[in-house]
Amino acid sequence: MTHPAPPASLRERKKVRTRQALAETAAALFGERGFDATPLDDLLDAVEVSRRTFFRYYRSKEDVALTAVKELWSVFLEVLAEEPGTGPLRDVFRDALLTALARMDGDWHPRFATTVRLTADSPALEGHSLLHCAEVQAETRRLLGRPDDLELRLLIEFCVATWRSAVDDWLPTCAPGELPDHVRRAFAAMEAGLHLEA
Amino acid sequence: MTHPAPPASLRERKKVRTRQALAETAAALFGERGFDATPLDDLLDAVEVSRRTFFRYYRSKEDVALTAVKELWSVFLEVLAEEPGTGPLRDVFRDALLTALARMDGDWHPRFATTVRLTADSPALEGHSLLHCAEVQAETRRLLGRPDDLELRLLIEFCVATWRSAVDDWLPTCAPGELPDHVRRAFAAMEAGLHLEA
DNA sequence: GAAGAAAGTGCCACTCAGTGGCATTTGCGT
DNA sequence: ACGCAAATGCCACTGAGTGGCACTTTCTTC
Repeated sequence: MTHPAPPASLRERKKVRTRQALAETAAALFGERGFDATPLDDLLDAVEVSRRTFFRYYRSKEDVALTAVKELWSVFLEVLAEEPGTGPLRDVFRDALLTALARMDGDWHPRFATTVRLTADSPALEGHSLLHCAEVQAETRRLLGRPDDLELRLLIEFCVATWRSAVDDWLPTCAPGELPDHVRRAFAAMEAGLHLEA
Repeated sequence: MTHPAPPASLRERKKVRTRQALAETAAALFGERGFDATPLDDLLDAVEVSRRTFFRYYRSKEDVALTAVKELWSVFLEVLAEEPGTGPLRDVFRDALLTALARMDGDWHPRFATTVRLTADSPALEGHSLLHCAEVQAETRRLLGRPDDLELRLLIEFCVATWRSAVDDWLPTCAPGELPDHVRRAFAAMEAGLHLEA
């Protein structure tokens, strides 16, 4: 089971519904009016949840806005954990990324596109996004059992940077099916990039 | 002249002094009590500057805390601009970094060490630091005249990531003269990192 | 060197994110 | 049905950052 079975408990189901409602409404509201221009209270009113409750679900305003991104990386770590993979590690990471991408359901894609656009013009979001990438990198190193290996650390940094570059190239169009191509192109350019001459 | 000559105007001199006082006192205060645990007002009281004035000098509390880091990157961009360099670009970047490092005066080193330590245990600072790296990267691409070249973008991402890894390795000791060695080691490990096998 | 322009500063009141405490409700098990 | 624990809501608070306006300091010009 990739996703945990829907929990029987009513209490749990309500929690999940609230979480989703917050994330989805956040994407919609922020997408319309912009992240910085939308006070958190507007989101709380829309979802009819008190300030205090919100902060029991999400750590910050940025946190809820980045839900789609965090979902992707979470799946990425799952994929990496379940199939160790062999051969060049950067191919392993690229493929894990592509697999994770393929696993996201149709509902996810527009939310992700919205999030990426938001991130592009809100430094606060960009900062939190970079911070989250750093956490994922640390988690990946731990997963591979060599958290202190310099070369491994560099490789992971490179791969995440490559991913971000791919997303950046994809950003202007945000065409639904084209992200994997951008990812493949970017990863294919790593070697040449590293050996660029002035 | 690498640094602009001391401005004749009294007005300008006072501004510079206030800026420095804020940066230095910030490093001292934050270094003692921690970044998150030190309210901005404590800094303002210490320097005897009003809240309003502070925000005319620095954009945020994080901004003033990261002064030492920003100084380094600023010198890095200067170095890069004045000597285009030839050969493998990653060597050019590494050497520009080392040159910038060598140009910093003795006063800078302890402030930088403090800043790095602060950054390591304050997510807010880490986020702003990563954000600043991203700005420097964009500026570097612009400087080289190819802001949209994917391979160049990747190379710059890789180099900055490598720098950050080097600083991270240096962090536990923070031994004054050892940073350049860590930088050289990290850059030397790029190739092997990219070709790691699972 | 005095007068006025311009830049810099301080104070006050405001918005908004995030937190702690405590009472209240709501779903859960017996 | 009852009691327990979890979840929620409400209130008041801190702390960062901003806008407006009055006041002081420096620069300029005559």
